[in-house]
Amino acid sequence: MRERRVRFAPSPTGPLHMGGVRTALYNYLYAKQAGGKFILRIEDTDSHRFVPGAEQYIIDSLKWCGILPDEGVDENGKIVETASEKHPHAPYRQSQRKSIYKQYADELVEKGFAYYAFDSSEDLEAVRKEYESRKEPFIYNHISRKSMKNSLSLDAAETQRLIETTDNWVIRFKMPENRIVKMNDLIRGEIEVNTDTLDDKVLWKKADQLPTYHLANIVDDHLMEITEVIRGEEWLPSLPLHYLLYEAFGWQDTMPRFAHLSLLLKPDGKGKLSKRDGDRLGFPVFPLQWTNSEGEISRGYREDGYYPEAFVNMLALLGWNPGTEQELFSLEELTKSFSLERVIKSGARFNPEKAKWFNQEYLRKRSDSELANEFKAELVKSDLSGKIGFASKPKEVLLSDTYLTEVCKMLKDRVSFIKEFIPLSDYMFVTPHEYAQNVYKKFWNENSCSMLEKLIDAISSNPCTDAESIEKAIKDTIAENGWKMGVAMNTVRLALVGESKGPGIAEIIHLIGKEESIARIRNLIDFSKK
RNA sequence: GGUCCAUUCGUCUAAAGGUUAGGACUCAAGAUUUUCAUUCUUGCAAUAGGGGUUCGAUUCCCCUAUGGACUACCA
Repeated sequence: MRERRVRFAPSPTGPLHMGGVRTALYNYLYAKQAGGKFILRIEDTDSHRFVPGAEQYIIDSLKWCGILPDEGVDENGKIVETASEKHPHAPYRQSQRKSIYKQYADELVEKGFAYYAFDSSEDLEAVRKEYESRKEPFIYNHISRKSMKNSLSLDAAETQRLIETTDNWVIRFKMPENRIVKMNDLIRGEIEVNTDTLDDKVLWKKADQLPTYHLANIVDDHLMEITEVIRGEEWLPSLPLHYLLYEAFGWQDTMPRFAHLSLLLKPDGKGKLSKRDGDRLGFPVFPLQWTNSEGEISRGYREDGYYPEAFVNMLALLGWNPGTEQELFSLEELTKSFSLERVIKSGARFNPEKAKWFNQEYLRKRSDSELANEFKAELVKSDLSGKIGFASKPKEVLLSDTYLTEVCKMLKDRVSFIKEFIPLSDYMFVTPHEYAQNVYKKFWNENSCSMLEKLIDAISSNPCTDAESIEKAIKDTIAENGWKMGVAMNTVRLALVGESKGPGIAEIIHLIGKEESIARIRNLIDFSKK
């Protein structure tokens, strides 16, 4: 039994999409479950599409999610370039493996599985146009290759001359004629394709001395001893080619098993989830915030306030489920429960609402003091920061662990994200000076002033050491005077909060303190007299 | 156009031939409450259509429809 080795092999052409993170996650879970290795390999054979920063973005994103590669990335978060015991297959960046691919392409030519093609891109374009005008699809295959410019249609001397004197040629795979390729996919089962529908894919390009994806991918998977290839559904159509390449090299015995994951779909409408959907519907499609070369910012789950555990949990359940009703999983639990057999075949439509729900669940799992710490970090960088503090409690007191923990304890059931604490708790840090008009109109009447005066008396004669006794004092006063509970309470609430929201009145008074509470009630009385 | 893949409540999904087709998110109603929330209870809501196979199909097969991917000297 070989050691289980899987890889995540993204192309550094931009920020890693959440669908890509899911692919990486499934690879990771699959490897870890069997105590195998999860490898990161950068597939940058297309220099034209290279985007600076994208590689680091991929590494940082995986790190944030806790999906750490065993191989390919060093402890400093850099792609490994030289071989060592831990990273025996370095370099892990295909552009730096350039020199190893040519011999494999040559080998295929020698064995008759590939050939040289000299058609210029203009030639190819012209042929495609011609076919298109006849409404026929152009496939570079056993039929059309005879009329194209290649080592199969040209004589040996001319072929040799062109190889030596030109440098725009390529090596193409010689797709066999009329053969049924039988394949197996770990998620989808048996798949059959006739080779007549496939074309002679380019494997290697003289112009930039680099292989294309197909060759580099197969060679590297072989060299890196990959046992399972878990990748996106977009690769399913090239699976026959990949099978045939393993066969041509004679590597069938160690050919990895394949699993193709379905795509993540738009929350609404048709098609796969794209960056634009996030902008349009207001949710992130990337794990981390990304700024492109034009300075456009794409939001990230991290910056939007998601916990990585929630993000990972949500992603894991988008296309996989354990067969039980459990929905909340830590990364360790996922590692134990995950199985490719239970991965869903059909595309999963992404639901931003459910993503929020996951975050809420994780937020509630945190202790009040953990939340307090996270809340403090948000609070000090918010607009509120400069205004925090009131007469009886200066800023230091309000930002103390004790005070913030109390605030979080009172409010944690009302939020899905830490940043939501701020608009919900502003009155706990700043004295309100504006009052919601509709609330004022609804509850204020000619008796309000005297009512509030009596309540001030009740509060000031109470020690205010616990919320229960404050509550009792207020309710007793209300009962003694025969006021309506709702009116009295809401009027006090208006004074303390400025609007109609928040936890119990007594809890608020206990938190902000007797002095501040009385001051706020006086403020409202003064306000009514203006 | 061609090839391949897919199709259960609005969404994520369970039921690997026999269930009143289950759960979660969303939404709605009710209860609790001084407010806003929370919480609890209840409700709405699905096997794409048509043929087979079978005593019996959500489940197996075929056709159609729909959706998706691919069809580059991109990955």
